[in-house]
Amino acid sequence: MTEPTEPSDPRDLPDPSDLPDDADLLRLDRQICFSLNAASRAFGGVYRVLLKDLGLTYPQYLVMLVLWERGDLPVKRIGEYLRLDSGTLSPLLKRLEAAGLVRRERSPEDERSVTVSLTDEGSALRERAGRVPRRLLAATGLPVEELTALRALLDQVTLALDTAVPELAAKD
Amino acid sequence: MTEPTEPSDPRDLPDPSDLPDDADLLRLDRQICFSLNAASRAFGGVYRVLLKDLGLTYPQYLVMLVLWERGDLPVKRIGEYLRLDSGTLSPLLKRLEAAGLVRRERSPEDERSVTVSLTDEGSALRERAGRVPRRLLAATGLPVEELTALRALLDQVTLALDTAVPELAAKD
DNA sequence: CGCAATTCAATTGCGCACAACTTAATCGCG
DNA sequence: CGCGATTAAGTTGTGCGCAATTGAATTGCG
Repeated sequence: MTEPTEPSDPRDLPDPSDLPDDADLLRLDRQICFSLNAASRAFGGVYRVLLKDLGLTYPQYLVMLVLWERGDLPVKRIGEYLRLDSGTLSPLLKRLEAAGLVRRERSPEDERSVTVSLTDEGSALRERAGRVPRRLLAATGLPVEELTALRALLDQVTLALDTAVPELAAKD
Repeated sequence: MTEPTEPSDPRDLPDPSDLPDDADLLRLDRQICFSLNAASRAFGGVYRVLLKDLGLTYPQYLVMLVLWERGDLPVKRIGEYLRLDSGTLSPLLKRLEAAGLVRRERSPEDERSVTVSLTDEGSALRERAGRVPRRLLAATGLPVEELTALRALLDQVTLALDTAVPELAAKD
């Protein structure tokens, strides 16, 4: 039903005049998170199909993209590029290693660090992956400049959200 | 569908004379999937913080939103709204039931179907969730109109991708 | 120098996403 | 009516995301 008039929170909404009420915001919130969730999973579905004959999952493909572009990297750097921690990367990299696509070696100059490098097979896979982007971009049905704009908007939101998290987490 | 003849961003498309080559597409592909992935996880992070004191995860919140808005629903319908199958929903709904927020009952007129309904506690949680959307929208740093535009763009892409998947999966 | 703090990777545990399969109920065609 | 096809939910197994913890190596400060 309609919301009982909630005690407004001046901390959250100092200027209510130009904003819709809670019910409208709840609806928009639902739409935004639904849409983003759906889009993320829709991309995942397309990648799953495109990557199937490469034997890669979507996150594994992201790691391979980083290695193809940047060359050998320690786990730490890969995690920074992809915003993933070792809890996610360690088992993922083990699977890539088991598939013969990468090597993992303790760095001689810092034994804490593990350097991930491409095997010949891993490098060769790049050629076979060459058609993936074109097929993906075609599947979106959007022209390149719109996708670029979408990317920019997403990056902007991501930056704002990442900035907001510590503030939200810090208080209470 | 018609190819863009001018790149809006020379940083991304250094070759204005023709369709971008595979290397450029690979780069754009990387950016798009990185950005979408990052945005999706950034939203997840904010929701995680905002939902912490409600005791809900992000997907559980999505289910509660559907129930708050539509009332009692069979599992099937919830899955349609959220694009989730029973493999995901069954354990999730069990956890919501264990938390005392929903009931699950076999439908009398169709014993295959399970109707999910809100408990008093589940309905009451709606009030406590009232401030979540506002705080989330504020965290994005974008005005409502831009978020609405973003949502529309995401929905458009999702539709296109979902349409493309069967074709991609069918051949090759 | 010595020891505490920090850093990096790995591990553990939990929840979600999805494919493949199972079980049970319903539908519908002949 | 009967039986195969379909449908709904649940189960199993794999992989990802993340928090929390562990263990080993390095750093830095007194």
